[in-house]
Amino acid sequence: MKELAQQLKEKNLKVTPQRLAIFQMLTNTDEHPSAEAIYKALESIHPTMSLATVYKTLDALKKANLIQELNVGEDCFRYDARTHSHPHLICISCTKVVDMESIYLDDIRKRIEQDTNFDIVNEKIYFYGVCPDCKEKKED
Amino acid sequence: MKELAQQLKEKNLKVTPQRLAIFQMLTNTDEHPSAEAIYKALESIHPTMSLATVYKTLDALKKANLIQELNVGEDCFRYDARTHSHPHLICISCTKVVDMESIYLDDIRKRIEQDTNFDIVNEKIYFYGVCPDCKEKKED
DNA sequence: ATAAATGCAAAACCTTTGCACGCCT
DNA sequence: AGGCGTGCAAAGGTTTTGCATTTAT
Repeated sequence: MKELAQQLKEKNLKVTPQRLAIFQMLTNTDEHPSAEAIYKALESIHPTMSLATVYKTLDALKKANLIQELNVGEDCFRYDARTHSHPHLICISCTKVVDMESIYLDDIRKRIEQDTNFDIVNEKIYFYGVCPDCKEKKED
Repeated sequence: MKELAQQLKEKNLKVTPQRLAIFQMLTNTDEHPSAEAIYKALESIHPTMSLATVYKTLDALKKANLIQELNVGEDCFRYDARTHSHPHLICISCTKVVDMESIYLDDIRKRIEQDTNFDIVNEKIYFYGVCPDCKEKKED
């Protein structure tokens, strides 16, 4: 995997400690954290970093297509370092968000383009349900 | 189609002129208006109605499952009187939102349940692209 | 050196809430 | 009569913006 700093440079983004920390955190987690969660997670390492910087950085990374913004229906956005389009599964019990690799997305796109005559360029797909862990707990 | 007033009563919602107007407007449009748009559209007929009432009414209708709330990634919600789950197509050029009747949604659900072991109860599916009208305009 | 990023505070935005008044059943 | 709905204003929370300072290239 390409160095994170290198990826920033290629997008003409200056490499600052704050940016690296945020980008790195997002690439190393699968928890789809919110801006607030990122801010708190990095608090101990970057005590002077402000929430505004987190938002500005996320905006820069988003525009550079290095991360994507998720809107799972909560009161805030979540962020995902996987930029290729893929559906997300949200557990309505524990609110965790899980990535889904979709093999059938291309098929669906094509069918929709045929049916509607839209040129599809992107999609946001969220499935809501109960995750295996929470199902188990309820059975107890 | 069942009388709108009747539908409200069945959900134990009192029938007020404001509620009827909002519910009626939503059932008679396919434009997926925002709260603000609803407010402005009804301004001439209900000059005293406040935006807070629009929000409260939308919340009541939503909880009664008479409408659904859409989050297409704008800075505000949109509302849809079709409550059954269906994908939406958003034109990235003119921002219009179009309903999609999906025959294959059941198939997709089943496959996802098999793949992930989630119990899926709902989904939000938004496709983004260029609508036929805007494609035509660009060719001119 | 220069342009961009940071951090603080304040603003902006949509949406929600509290409360008094009025209306529906 | 009683409770729910309305409307006004104020509050709420997340996200954005302005601006001076600091930092990266």
